[in-house]
Amino acid sequence: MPDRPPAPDRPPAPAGTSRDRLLAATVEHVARHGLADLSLRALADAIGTSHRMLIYHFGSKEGLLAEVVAAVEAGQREILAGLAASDEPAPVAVRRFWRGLTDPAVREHERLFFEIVALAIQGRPGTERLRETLVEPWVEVVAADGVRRGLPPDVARAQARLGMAVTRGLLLDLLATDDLEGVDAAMELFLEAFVPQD
Amino acid sequence: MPDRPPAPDRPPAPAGTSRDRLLAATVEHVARHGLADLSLRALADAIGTSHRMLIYHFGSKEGLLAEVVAAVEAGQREILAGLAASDEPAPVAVRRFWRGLTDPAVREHERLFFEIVALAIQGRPGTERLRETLVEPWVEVVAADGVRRGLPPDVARAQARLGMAVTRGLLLDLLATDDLEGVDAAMELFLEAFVPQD
DNA sequence: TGCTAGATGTACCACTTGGTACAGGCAAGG
DNA sequence: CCTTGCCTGTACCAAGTGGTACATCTAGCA
Repeated sequence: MPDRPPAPDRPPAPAGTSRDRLLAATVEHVARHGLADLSLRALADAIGTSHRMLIYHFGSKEGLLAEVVAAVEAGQREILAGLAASDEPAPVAVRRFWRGLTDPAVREHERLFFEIVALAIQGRPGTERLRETLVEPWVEVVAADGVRRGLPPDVARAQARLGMAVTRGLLLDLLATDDLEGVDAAMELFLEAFVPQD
Repeated sequence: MPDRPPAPDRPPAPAGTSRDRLLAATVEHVARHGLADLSLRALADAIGTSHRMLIYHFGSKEGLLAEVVAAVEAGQREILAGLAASDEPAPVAVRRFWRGLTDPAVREHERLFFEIVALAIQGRPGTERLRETLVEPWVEVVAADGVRRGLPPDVARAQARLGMAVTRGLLLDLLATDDLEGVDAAMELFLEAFVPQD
């Protein structure tokens, strides 16, 4: 048996630690460098393995990207679960999230969202249900909080979606211009109008 | 004289019609297909020329991309000049712009902004002064209108920037999820809060 | 001990990439 | 006529791409 473990089927391998390590390293690398010019060899060098291993574990480049998408989605679900479980009201969470973006590392990590959207726009595999997996859950959770604060459900939904868009639009602005002050002033305006102080 | 016209200098060529045609076709192609997997050969085939011609006119792939960026910037400046000259108030313009996005062609074209931001984040040549060329002028024009309507200058600026972010954030959302209704409801909420009906 | 299955390294493949060399073509102008 | 500049097609190159073949290593278990 020369190549992949069993053969033509692909049980995601024993999901062993080796594979997981590679996937995590890949996600981090993509967050930091994007996937515009990503090649398996360059990636392998950067994360300390061989391109052979990436093919072995993930079958192909497409396969690897699909798993990166899945991993990011899983991470988002986890965050969301925590947010839904905690009794911290959404406004506080939103403000805290935004303040966190002053940390370049966090900002870098948020780039993953844009990378995945780019993949989705191209119609890459693993990105078909982006709305169901990445957008809708967020809207759901934040809207639920809005309803709890007395908003009509449809308004709460629209407001949640608007909040997402503002955050990502300003984040994009920040990534492009690196002008934290200007972007922050704009966010403050939005928060004043839509997110009650406490 | 084997390759490029004079030799090591590069006067952008006589800016002849041939070159312009290629550039325009390239911009359109990028708007439609993105530049994630763009290759000179595929591009040349798509716009009906040879990859040789692209190298001849633009020197290199980087050179071509830089000119695409410049072309989009020029287009934006033109739009802005019209907007600044007309007596149409910004709120009306913003609403009209957003309504226009129901047209998929317009939406496609707006993708150019994200493609350029992606280039900028990668630090590609021609994108260094993105803030000065693409963001600041918009903010300037819209903020000026805000001041004319009686807003304090700093508030007007922040509001203009927020408007840009909302538009682009929701546009990204729209590109990713294709859920026009949901996105539209969110935009309506923003418009109600920040953009006086008339 | 030997066997087996997952993991890994080396070498290779066909193909595509951006870029170049060179040989023209085609109009304008002397 | 012939020259001169812009333009264009063909052929090529070295480098890098994703992916494969095959040999090997290593641990767990009998």
